[in-house]
Amino acid sequence: MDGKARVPRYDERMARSNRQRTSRRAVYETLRRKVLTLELPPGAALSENELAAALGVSRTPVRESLILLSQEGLVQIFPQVGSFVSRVDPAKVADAQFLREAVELAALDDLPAELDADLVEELRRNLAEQERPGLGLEDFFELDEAFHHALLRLSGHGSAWATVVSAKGHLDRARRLGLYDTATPTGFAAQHVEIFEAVLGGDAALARSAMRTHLRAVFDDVERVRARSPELFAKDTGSVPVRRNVVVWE
Amino acid sequence: MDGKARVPRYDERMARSNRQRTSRRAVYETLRRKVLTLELPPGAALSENELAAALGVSRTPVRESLILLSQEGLVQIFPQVGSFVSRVDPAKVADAQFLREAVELAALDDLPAELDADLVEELRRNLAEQERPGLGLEDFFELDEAFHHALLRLSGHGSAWATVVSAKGHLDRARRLGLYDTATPTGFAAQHVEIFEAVLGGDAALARSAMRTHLRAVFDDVERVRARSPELFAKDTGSVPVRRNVVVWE
DNA sequence: CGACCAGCACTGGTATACAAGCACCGGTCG
DNA sequence: CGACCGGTGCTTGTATACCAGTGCTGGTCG
Repeated sequence: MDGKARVPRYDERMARSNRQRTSRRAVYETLRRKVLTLELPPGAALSENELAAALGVSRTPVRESLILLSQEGLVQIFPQVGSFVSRVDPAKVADAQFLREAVELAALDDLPAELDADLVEELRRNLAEQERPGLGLEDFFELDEAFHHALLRLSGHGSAWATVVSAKGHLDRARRLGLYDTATPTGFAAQHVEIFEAVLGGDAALARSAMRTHLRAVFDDVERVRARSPELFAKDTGSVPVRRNVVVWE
Repeated sequence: MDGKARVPRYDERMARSNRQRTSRRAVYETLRRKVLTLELPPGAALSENELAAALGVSRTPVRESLILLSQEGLVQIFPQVGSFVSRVDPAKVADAQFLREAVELAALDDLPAELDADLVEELRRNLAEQERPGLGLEDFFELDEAFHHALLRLSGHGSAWATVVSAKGHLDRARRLGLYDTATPTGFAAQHVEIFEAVLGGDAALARSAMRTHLRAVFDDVERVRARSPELFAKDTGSVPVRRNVVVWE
């Protein structure tokens, strides 16, 4: 049990197996999507057993996914009690807003003199897509994500996006509420164009200003929604908890 | 199985059970500490079975802890192959540096006109501790963490610290290498004082400048260490992987 | 001697079984 | 009628068993 033991080597070629299609990953992505799209509304009870049965797997991958979501703050786990989709906590939303603003503005300061042509082209196509008539809300969100991510890559900080994504879960849910409410993402698309053109023109100050305005507009939207639908937000006014959230697995 | 089913309610009083002392949490904290202190060096093989036996628990909490550490980027899991302590990836170190700088500088812009007296006092005591003679390196790191965290709280963004902490794992390990190398954290303590006094004086620009200098100094230290001990860093110069790292569980 | 190849030991992924604990329900007692 | 109090069914936490896949090892064959 000593001499012949296989000692795994830390080899770089292992990096190939990055995209593992394990069932944990599938469950995690499914649950995360359902939480962010509000298909699993804030406050909903998540039973490991129910989820496992519904998804056709055992408790293990479900449980591990919940733990990951819990670390992201999208789910809260109370031992021996239950797991729940987190309420939208205004404090956490504000934190996500702060963090996102800090990162995205700082990135604009690091823009290189010579912009990557491929990325610029990608951004251009993205913006064109955003103004396509009849664009669905989910599509817009996808484009919005890609736009901000590409902007970060433009300054060489693309991998910082992952951290932003993880932190802005609460913000995303709140934004989604806001956009479902207003149903007018066209204003945001225009702001995207404004930012992009400032970046292209090399006007860092203008880009910063436009970006800040854009991000703040999103945040203000959240505050407006909160005034209208306080039941989805965490308690800070002594609101009564929702008694039951019906979850339908299609 | 329907009418009498217990439906857990999302109740705020559940928040009391925040500090659960489950064995998963214990294992997670132990492993994280060992990774960050380099007691588990970058590249070390982590066998779920060995860890479980060594820590006196089953594979389950060990496995869940590794998954969490994996999401933080401190551990890499390769299915059917093995789990390893991540090498210090220069790109990730740079990302953490960028994110930290962005957040901490942005926080300085949000300092209120009237500083919280308790926090100021806490910072003052912290700085005094930092200059205590015979201070151990671990103690200094603890004080350093507390200092930066308190500064964030001073601007009302204390909870953003958690995100920074999670993201800067790689940076921490690299910093630790640097400080073990130089063994002169006194310079950093002086920079802390400089930042603090600028904050007290209400000179935001000076505070920003001092903070940037401070954080950059830390980062430069990392680069210096990397030139000296490349084997702990991820490949980018075709370095040969370490074959074996002996792990002693006291 | 070198290339090949089958077996083996170990890996993490998943499924399942058991344990500890909380919350609700309903009967009971004051 | 209200407060108490134990039973009961759920919850998550942990331990264990089994599985598919992978790299090493060592013998074999050209």
